[in-house]
Amino acid sequence: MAATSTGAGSIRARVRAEMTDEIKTIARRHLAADGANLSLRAVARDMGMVSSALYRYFASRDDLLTELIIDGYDAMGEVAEAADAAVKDRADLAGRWIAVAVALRHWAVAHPAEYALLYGSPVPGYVAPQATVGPATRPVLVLGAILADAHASGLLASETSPPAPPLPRALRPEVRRAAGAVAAGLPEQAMARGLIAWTELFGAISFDVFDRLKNTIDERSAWFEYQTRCMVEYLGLTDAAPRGGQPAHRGTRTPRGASRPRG
Amino acid sequence: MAATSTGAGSIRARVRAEMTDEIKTIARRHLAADGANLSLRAVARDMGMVSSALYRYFASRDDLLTELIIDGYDAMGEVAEAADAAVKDRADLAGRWIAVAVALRHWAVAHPAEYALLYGSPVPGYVAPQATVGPATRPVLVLGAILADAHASGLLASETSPPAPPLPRALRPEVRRAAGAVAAGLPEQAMARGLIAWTELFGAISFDVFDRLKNTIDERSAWFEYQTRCMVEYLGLTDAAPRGGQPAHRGTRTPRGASRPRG
DNA sequence: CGCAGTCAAGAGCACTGCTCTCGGATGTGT
DNA sequence: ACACATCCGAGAGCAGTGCTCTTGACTGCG
Repeated sequence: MAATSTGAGSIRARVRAEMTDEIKTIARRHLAADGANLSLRAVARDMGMVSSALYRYFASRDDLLTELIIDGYDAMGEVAEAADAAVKDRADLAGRWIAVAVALRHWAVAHPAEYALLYGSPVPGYVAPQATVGPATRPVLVLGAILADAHASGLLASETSPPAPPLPRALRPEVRRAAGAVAAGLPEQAMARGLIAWTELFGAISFDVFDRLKNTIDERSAWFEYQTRCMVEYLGLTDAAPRGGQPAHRGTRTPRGASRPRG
Repeated sequence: MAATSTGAGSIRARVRAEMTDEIKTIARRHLAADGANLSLRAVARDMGMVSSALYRYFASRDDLLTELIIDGYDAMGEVAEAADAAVKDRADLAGRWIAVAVALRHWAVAHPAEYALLYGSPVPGYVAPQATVGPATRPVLVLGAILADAHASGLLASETSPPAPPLPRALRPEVRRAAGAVAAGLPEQAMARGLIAWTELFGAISFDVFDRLKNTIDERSAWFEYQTRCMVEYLGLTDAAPRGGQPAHRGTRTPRGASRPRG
């Protein structure tokens, strides 16, 4: 915009972008190693620079964190989308939900510090800027789309099972609005169940990543998948499995490919 | 212990205990104000002391944190136990579970920083010492007792509803062991459901405390109670209350008065 | 070629956890 | 009542942090 040097493809702009990326990469490495408290000086040392030089690229430590957070949400969103897309039978809603859940957990345990940044306790002075809310919704949208597809098939638990406790009147508008944002046309009751499953999902991932199941459950992966299957059944997605006589907890037969690493 | 000065009831010991308490109180205040990163120097300033003097009372910052964590678990445990005990109709299992859940959430939103310390992302360099595991189980035990009582009444969902997905063989010993520690005699299937409800509960509290529902659900209390009611139904605790024409989700008021309140 | 714009370095401020030493106060045993 | 052992607070100091500001060098573009 300055019309002089910093043209879009200018050399300076290119090396600057490379520097920015390298800083973020090293910062991620430090994040993974030392946990949440990221030291700018340490990052600078690793880059062979002096700490003040970093401020040419990031206005503050919080700015760096913000970019890392956005990248994290995007990574999770991408992982979720890829896992969903990898399920060939689009009508296998249980398989899709499980694949997404497993992929999200997989990413989380592989990047615990970044996950903590996204879904753990908020860092003290930091307030998430508006720029983070968009990426933050990406993983949710994937799950919402599955629910929407399930609803389109008319197979959700809320529509086939005995009704859950009725939604208090005060909640109905908000839940309806949430449904509109995430899964258009989804009835309130189904959206409520979806929110509960979403809560359970991230509760489970957090318990896993933060090691809250120590001395209780060691078979983490198996437990997580079982848990997810239970919630899938709670949502009623298993009824959607087209083939086979019995509905119920049929979701177990999800092809192993569901959890395969994204291509 | 040296047999000379520090007798159990000595004056020095008393004032020392008072100082320790005051330090912890001020530390809690700072924790609530500034978030997770607790500054020893700031605490010392507030006490009109110099930072090094604090080291007479706590070997390190982590030591202080440990004590705060233990206190926190104890506080939550106490809150949970009190909430459970306050339900006069011991047979109203749904009411008891809901009361405990609501009390836990209430404490959590009233002490967000302490809750984050207990259930949020682990603080970087800190590893929880063994002394914390005992208190940490207190809240869980309260919920486990409710499940055990429900099982004694033979009213759990796993025993009355169609079966959930079968527990993989690899998980069964661990789940059985967990059941033994928390709710003696509870069958595996019921324990699995309990673990899921527990996961959902703390997922919900964390979402609430960490403000992850911003712009989605504003009626936090109503949403939390609804959510809890759904999980109570999932557990099958509502079956303990004979549902008349009036809604079953009224859990707090259960007509069937039976067993004696325990001491 | 010269200038504008960019960048890294360095010094410095205020802050942190923590260590160590040095006096003064205090309670206890003789 | 005196002396000793203990405890406690203050202060200085070390190594580290985020961040600011100034200075000097480099460099791509007109």
